[in-house]
Amino acid sequence: MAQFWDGCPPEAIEAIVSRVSEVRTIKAGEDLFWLGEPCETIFGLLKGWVILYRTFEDGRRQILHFALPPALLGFQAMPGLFMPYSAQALTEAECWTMSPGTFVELCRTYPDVGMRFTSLSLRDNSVAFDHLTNIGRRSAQKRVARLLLELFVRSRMHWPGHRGDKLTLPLTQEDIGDATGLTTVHVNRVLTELRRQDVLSFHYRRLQLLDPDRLVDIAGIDPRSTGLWTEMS
Amino acid sequence: MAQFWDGCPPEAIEAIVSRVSEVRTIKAGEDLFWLGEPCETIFGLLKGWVILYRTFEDGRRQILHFALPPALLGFQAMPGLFMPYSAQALTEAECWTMSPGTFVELCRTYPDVGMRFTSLSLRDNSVAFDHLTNIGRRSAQKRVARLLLELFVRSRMHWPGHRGDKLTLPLTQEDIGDATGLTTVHVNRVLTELRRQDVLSFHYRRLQLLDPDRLVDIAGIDPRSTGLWTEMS
DNA sequence: CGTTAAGTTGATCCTGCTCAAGGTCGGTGG
DNA sequence: CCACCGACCTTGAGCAGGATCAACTTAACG
Repeated sequence: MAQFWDGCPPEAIEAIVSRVSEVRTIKAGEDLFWLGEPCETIFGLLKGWVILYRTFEDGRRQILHFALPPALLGFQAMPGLFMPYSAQALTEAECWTMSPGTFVELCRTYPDVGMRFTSLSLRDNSVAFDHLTNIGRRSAQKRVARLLLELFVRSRMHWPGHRGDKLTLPLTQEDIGDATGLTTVHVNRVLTELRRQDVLSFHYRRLQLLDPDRLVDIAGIDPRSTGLWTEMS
Repeated sequence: MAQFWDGCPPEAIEAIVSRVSEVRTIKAGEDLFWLGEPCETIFGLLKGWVILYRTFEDGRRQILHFALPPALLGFQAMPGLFMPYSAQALTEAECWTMSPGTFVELCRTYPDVGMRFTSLSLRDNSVAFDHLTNIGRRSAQKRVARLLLELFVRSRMHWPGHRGDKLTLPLTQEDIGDATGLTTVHVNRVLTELRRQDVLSFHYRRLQLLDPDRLVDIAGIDPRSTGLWTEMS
C-alpha cells in the first residue's frame, strides 16, 4: 500500500508514525469533515475512495476531486482557516490522523516531508485545472468520457493486480453528473450513446472499456497530461 | 509591494535574494511559458497580472487562474514534469526567476520558505475549487457576477490605495468568457442585463459596482470563502 | 483622423435541463 | 430460495439557456 511518506528518510518516517494520533476507519457514505469547519484534524488516506465536494443551498452538489491513497486531506497551512470543501468516503476508508500543528512541525523538522506534501498538492492543483478545462469548454460526451478514463487509469495504478478492460468504480451516474456538471438524466443518455457506439459501458458501477483508443480520442486527452494520474502514487 | 517570501526569517530572505538569477520584465500579452514545456525556470510575480490558461486544438481557451503578486508560477516539484498550463501577462509584469532545483534546495534549507510556498499553493487549490463550483453548477449571470466580484476584491487587496466602487481590470469580455466557460456574445448580454439591473457595469475594462449587496447576493458568495481572496497576499 | 480591437445586437439553432413515469438491480429478511 | 424494497437506472416529451453566425457600432490609440 502506497503511503503518504514514501521516499522520505527513515528517521522522518519514524517521526511521522510516532505522531499519528489515531488510525480511523470510515464507513462508506460517512463524512470526514465539512465545508466551513475549522481545521482541527488532517487525514492521510490509507485505503478507499474519498470525494471532495461542495453543496449548494438547493441541495445540488459539485464534486471537486476523487481522492485515492496516499492523499492528504483537510490540511490548511494557515491556522484559523476553514475547510474549503467537504469530504465523504465513497467506499469504506481508512485514514491516519494528526493535528495540523503537528504536521507543520514535522514539515519544518523534515523538509522532505514538506516537499512530499508540496508535490502532492501541486499535482492536485493540476488535476483541478484539468477538471476546470473539462467542464468549462467541452461537450457532455467528452466530459463523461474523460472522467471515466481518468478514474479507470488512476484506479488501475492503485490496484495494479487487476487486469483487463473491466473495473468496478464506486460511483453512481449521479456522482458522474455532480463531477462533470451534468444532470443524472443526461449522464445516462451520454452513457447509453457511448455504449451504442461500442466505446464503453457503465452500468451499476461496472465500467468496461470496449474501445480504449476511441475513448482516448473522444476524451481528447493530451498525452502530456496523463502523467498527472500516474506519477507519484 | 508584497513579496513571495514575506514572513520568512531574514537569513532565508537573504538566501533567496542571492539566488535570484534575473528580474525579468514581461510585456502585456507576452507568454512566460507554455503548456507541455519542461520546467526550467520558475517565476515569482512581483508586479502585474498574469493568467494561467490552456488552449484547445480549435483555438478555444480556458482561463484557469488570474495570478497576482506574490504568486509563484511554473514550479513543478518533480524534475522532468511538464508545465500543466501556459502563462501570459495581461499587463506589463515583473518577475524574479530561479531554477526549480535551486528553489527545492532553498525549501530544504529554509523550511519556512517551503511552508510559505505550500500555503500559497493550498490557497490556489481552493480558488481552483471555487472556479470549478462556479462553472459546474451555476447560471451565466452568477458566473460572471462572481468572477468580477472576485477580481474586484483581490485587486483592491493588492492596491489598497484606490478607493470607491470603480476599478480598471486588465481584461476584455472575451477573457471573462474564457474564464467562465461562456461565449463572448453571451458575456456581453449578461453584462448588459447586470447593467440594466443597476448591479454593476463593465465597459472597456472599467468595472463599477453599483449595488455591491445585490452583487454579493447574485454571486452567491459564501462569506467563508472570501477569506481566500484576502488572506496572505 | 484613420485603423483596429473591442463591444453590441438580432435571428436562429441545439445541447442539455426539467418533469414525469416506469424498469432493473442487489441486498435483506423470511 | 424467494419475495420484497429501496436505490439506481432508463426513457420520453417539451422547454430553455446559452451557442452560433453575421452584421454593425463604439472606443482606444497612434
